[in-house]
Amino acid sequence: MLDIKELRENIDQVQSSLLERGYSLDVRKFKELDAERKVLQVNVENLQSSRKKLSEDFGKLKATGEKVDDLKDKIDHLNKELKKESIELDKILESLNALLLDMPNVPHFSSPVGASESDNVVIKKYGTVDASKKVDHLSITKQIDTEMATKIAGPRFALLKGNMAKLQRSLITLMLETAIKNGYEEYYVPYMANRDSLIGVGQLPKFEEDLFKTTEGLYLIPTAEVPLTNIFRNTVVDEDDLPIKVTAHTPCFRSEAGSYGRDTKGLIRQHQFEKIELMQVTHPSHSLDDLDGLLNNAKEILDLLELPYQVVELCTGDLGFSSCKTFDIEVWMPGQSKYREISSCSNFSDFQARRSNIKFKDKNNNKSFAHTINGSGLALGRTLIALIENNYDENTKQIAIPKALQKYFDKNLINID
RNA sequence: GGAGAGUUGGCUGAGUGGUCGAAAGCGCCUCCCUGCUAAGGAGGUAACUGGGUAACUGGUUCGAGGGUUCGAAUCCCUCACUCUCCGCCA
Repeated sequence: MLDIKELRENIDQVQSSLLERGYSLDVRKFKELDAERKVLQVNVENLQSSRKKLSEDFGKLKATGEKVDDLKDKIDHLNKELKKESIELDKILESLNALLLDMPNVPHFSSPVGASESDNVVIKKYGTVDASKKVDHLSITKQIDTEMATKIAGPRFALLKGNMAKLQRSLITLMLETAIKNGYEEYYVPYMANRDSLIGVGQLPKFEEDLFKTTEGLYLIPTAEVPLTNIFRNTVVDEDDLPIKVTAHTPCFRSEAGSYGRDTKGLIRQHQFEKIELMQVTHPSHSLDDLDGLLNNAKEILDLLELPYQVVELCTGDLGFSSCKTFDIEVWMPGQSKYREISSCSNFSDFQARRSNIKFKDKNNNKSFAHTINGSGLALGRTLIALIENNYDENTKQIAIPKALQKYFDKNLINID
């Protein structure tokens, strides 16, 4: 949510910033609504004030036993007027709020301007790509079974067995242990969340169709960002405690509505996948630096796994709804001969904090909205693909396990039968 | 699932229709007193928000929402959460 005061004062500037990310703000509508709001609100508050005074008089008259009929008529009349005006005001406030909830975050001035994915900027490449490797993970091992999963649940699900299930589990441990080492506190969280929680992070009301909803009205979480961020909803933290770093491993559920035909084979795009999420509540003056730190925490995993990757900065047109600045980490996937997103690290500035009411207080007890940042560290399914495809030796039919992972997997090779 | 109790300011906790944004205590802040400290004394101390350049001035908020009433922390209804007992269960 954007600051309504900022909108009142600098609406043209906000409009042009939002245009950079492809959102056209209806300035006239906003100005009209806010002007109406002002008139109605002042009016309603004046009426409330009069009623308060008259009701007090009423009490006094009654106490002295005088006649109150005339005064009652007067108050009744006033109440009628008040009710009418209040309803009008509520309507305007609701429209104003709906407009505010619909507006995406303003891109940070440092985000590269661009219209789409193709304008994203590659910041740096790491590791060496072995272009001779081209084998797809599904053809390497039968222990990733999407057909069996289709029987059980449907398309866009997967079943891992034996070594693959264990490999994923060891990756989870490696990632969580690394996060903990880097100062994140581990959480176990609900995998379902209520509406308020999803509005808080910016997922609702706009992107309902991307979510799975239960018959009880709860939503399956599309990312651990939802529960982790909502830990802090409606709270005030101490400035001295910032940044607060939290992490969780959860499954993520996404309907993938609108992605029919895309990435239909293998683990790349699933209704359910595992992810380790890194999340921080940070000071507004440090959130950019902290985002760099968080990005490094995610990169560290790829370094530990010795996988080739690149860091890409998203252009304004490709930014997520709540984000003002995002770096994607893309890992090399031999099966596709492409870099694919494996982590997305974003700064939400105070956008989520406003929606979720997350504040910090300074020494003088002054409260301000905090900043929130988060990123994957990492998405498990895609890590599994990258690991298998990059480390598979066609001649020996073996997958090499990187050194850092051996501690958790307790083998240095997987033999494919 | 059944029965009962509760939800008030940073905390504890009073408050059953108007003088209640709310007693008292604790905590915190300022000042006084005492050589320092402790003790003691006086005063202050909720949040959110509108209008206004400002001084200032209005509104809302006692778990949430609705209702009764001229007027609701207080009465009624619905919901959420917490606690106790019973049942069930990993």
